[in-house]
Amino acid sequence: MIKNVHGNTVDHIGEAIVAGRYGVGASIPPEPVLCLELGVSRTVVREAVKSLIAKGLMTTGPKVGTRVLPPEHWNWFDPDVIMWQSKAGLTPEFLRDLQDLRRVVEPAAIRLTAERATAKDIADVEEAYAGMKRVVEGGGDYVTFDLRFHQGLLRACGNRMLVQMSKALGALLRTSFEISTRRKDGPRNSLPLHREVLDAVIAHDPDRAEKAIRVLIDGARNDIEEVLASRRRLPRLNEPARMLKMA
Amino acid sequence: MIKNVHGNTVDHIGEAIVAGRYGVGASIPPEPVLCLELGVSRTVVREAVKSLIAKGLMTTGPKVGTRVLPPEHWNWFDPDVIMWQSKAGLTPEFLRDLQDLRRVVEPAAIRLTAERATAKDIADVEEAYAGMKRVVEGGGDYVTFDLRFHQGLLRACGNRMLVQMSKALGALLRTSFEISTRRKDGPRNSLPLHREVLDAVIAHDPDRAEKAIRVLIDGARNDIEEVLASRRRLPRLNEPARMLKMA
DNA sequence: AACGTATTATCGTCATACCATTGCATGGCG
DNA sequence: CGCCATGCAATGGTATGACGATAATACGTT
Repeated sequence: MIKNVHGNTVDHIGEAIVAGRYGVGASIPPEPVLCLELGVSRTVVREAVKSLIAKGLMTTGPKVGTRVLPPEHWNWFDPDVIMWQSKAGLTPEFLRDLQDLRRVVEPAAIRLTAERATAKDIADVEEAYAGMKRVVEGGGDYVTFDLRFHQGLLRACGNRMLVQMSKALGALLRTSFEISTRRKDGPRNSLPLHREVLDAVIAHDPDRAEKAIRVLIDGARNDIEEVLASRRRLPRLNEPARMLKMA
Repeated sequence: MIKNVHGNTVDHIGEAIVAGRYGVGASIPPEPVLCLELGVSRTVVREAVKSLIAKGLMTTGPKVGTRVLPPEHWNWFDPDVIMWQSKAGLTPEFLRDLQDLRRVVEPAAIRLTAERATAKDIADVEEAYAGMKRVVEGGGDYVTFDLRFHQGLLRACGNRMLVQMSKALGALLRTSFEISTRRKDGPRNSLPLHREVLDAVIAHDPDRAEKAIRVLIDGARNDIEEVLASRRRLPRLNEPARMLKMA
């Protein structure tokens, strides 16, 4: 997990903030103290703080110190912020927000995709579907292909903003898929539902595509709510670093 | 327009990138050159670049230089990025993306708002409505209150992600409102439509609220498309600095 | 011609010094 | 007694110079 000093420092402080270790509105230790704690120079600490400011996590000022901003100021679509939140623990509110977002974004995006998808877009999704099918029959990592399927469709909608959301949704989708996959024959049952979505897109039929994807989303929502009801807090993602690749 | 050296530097480089002055994938001048051009120290340039990296605009590496990333990597929900794009010129694609986003987000958000809005949320929006009404009768800046009305409703939906989008939508809403307002009696005619939205929210009636806001959105869309059809490129926003306040 | 090595441009990190801003305390004045 | 102004001090902001690390490029060898 060694990369560069800057990245490590940003991650360290960012995780601490998102995990709430400092509390909202509180000041984090002054620069010299952070230098000591992290064993890096002031330059690195300052550049790391600048990065976090750019993501909306904090503000600074002479004498006032470096303060943590309330969560509504975070840049919640930043992949790093999402990753830190995932590492800190997927709280029920966070999952609820992401789920709302998914229900808003995916049906709308799939309509655009059905209208605008190019041959290459479809080929990518088709490949992901083939992977899912292969895994169901022969075994392997279903979730990876499931993710690729959905994100491929989102990316094909041709709208920068919606594409960006697909990155943020990655955290939810992965969690959601991992939960759904635990159910016996979950993958095998969901396969035809995915096929229907893809066929509707190929047929350039927005209404049909939207209807098909709602079936998938509602199923996933039920699975998640079931789990949320049974335990107070979801575990950390086992491999948060993957989220970077999903972007 | 004087603030601090860091902020000015970030804005300067950020604007240049979003305006496409360097071209995608191209390297921007090395740090020493930028220091000369901007008349600041290397420290400032580096911290500015770190901020831009945090917003997804660029990457750096030894010998490889500081390169501009393609627009799909930008953090399009970052208020700064939106502001720079607005200053650089609201291209048709950008407006189209924002419009798609609005049509996706606002109806969905208004449903959540109708379910969850608190007394304070409603009071805020009510105040904005009163301002709109006052302006229609007595004169003043209609757009400001219109913006406050819509953003108040978006903020009340209680979803962090959707709230964040309301900030991004600010650019579109302002442009949209400024266009609509040019029409004779535009404000006077839209007033009852706004009233209907607010009443539906107060009545906690999601269906009615969604229907009401779609009327508003469709009207705005027609206005914008009319303008887009008549000229190739919208002018810069006259006062982009306002966008910060909207957050 | 292909490969390995040396060169070098450029960012990454560190250290130090000084400037600028602002919260806070102290003291004077009404 | 309370309020306002002035000065102090803490903290981030900026500048400068040096050296390390990395990777693209050029060169020389096989």
